[in-house]
Amino acid sequence: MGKGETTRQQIVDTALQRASELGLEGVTLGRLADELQISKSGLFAHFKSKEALQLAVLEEAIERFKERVVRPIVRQPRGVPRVRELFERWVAWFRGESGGIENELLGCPFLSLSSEYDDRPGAVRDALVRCQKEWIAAISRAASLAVEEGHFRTDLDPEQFAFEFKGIGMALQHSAKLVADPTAVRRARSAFDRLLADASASVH
Amino acid sequence: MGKGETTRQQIVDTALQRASELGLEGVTLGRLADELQISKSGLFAHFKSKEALQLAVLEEAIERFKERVVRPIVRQPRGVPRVRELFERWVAWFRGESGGIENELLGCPFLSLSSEYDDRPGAVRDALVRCQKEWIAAISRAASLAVEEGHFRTDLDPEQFAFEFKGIGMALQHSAKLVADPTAVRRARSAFDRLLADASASVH
DNA sequence: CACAAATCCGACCGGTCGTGCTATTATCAA
DNA sequence: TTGATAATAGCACGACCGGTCGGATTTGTG
Repeated sequence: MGKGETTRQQIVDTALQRASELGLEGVTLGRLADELQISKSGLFAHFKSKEALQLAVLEEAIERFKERVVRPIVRQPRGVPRVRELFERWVAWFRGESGGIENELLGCPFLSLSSEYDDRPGAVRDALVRCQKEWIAAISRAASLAVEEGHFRTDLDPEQFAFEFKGIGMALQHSAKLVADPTAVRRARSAFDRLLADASASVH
Repeated sequence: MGKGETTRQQIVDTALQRASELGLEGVTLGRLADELQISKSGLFAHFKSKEALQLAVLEEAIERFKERVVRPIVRQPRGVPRVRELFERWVAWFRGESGGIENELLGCPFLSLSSEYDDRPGAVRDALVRCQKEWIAAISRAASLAVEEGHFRTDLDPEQFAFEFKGIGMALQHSAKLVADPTAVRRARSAFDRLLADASASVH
């Protein structure tokens, strides 16, 4: 029962790549099949519908995201180091799977999908909303721990922190991908440092 | 020569509405014609191609944006008041043309288009990039004036300010439209206040 | 090797896409 | 009112869309 699973994985892999560029709706069964050098019907046989494929792609992206940016941060001590790690891993995530030798960013698929589905109801949107909520919850949690550790001021609102954290990443994607600003990553780090400084407990 | 121009304007108007929800690529000539109750070919006769229609829609959006958020700010005194006005008008712009009685946001079409075209080369993308550069330049300029007025610290980087300014708006769109967070606007204002406070010249 | 199950293919369906071409209707100056 | 012209409709096209189906091929297994 290995072959089918392998092909299915290849389909999802390639679809995820293309979806990062063209959006999930923009990925077409025919073109996807061509690229994989299999027939359209052969491809389709692995999914009950296009929406099922889209969901599979999204789940794959979620899994990779958790594996590459969310889960590893627990190796860092709670508080500022862990928050820093979360941010750095997020920035690294923008470079794509292979790390990306160039300093050009591929961007975060979830941010693209967020625009694509913010007005398009359906199962894909629901799954996306769910994972985005989890993501900001993860940021909040890290910030919350930083408060507990005494690194952040006690009156800090972790969700507000998460809001601004998210904004920096979105601005990064915008500057890097659309405007092609080479200083985007530096600007993002700089903004993050300011966010950290402002959140930090004042040292008397 | 009035009739044709009127129809053309209606087409662009409606197309802009739909494009805010479905993206520019998602707007289809057939559906657009149906909604306007004219024939597809009758609609098409007003534009040489679909791309020309897309460009016309984009130009229309740009014109409205300049009229509703960029140009009016000069009525405010230079410095912090003008920067504030720019932000508030931007937030108001998120509510759509008519002001939007509800506290739900319609979102900024340019942010949607930015994701849609950040990987799709062509004339539309070029025009979009141009206007987005102008937008961040406008923010930078306002910040720059605030430095000159002595409201902002002299070592402030106006482009860095614009970067973070932009990030707040993007986070706002994300929170409001996708996650449907009712506190999004409050969070955005709060983030903006923090940005302002940090940029302000220290009062001794 | 044999055979059943898993996998994949080619042909095809009804629709819709953007886009031309031609004919018809509406508009407006003379 | 007429006639030139602008505006719109009708229709057809090739391409591609998501999706179906029956049969061919490959695969793992005994």
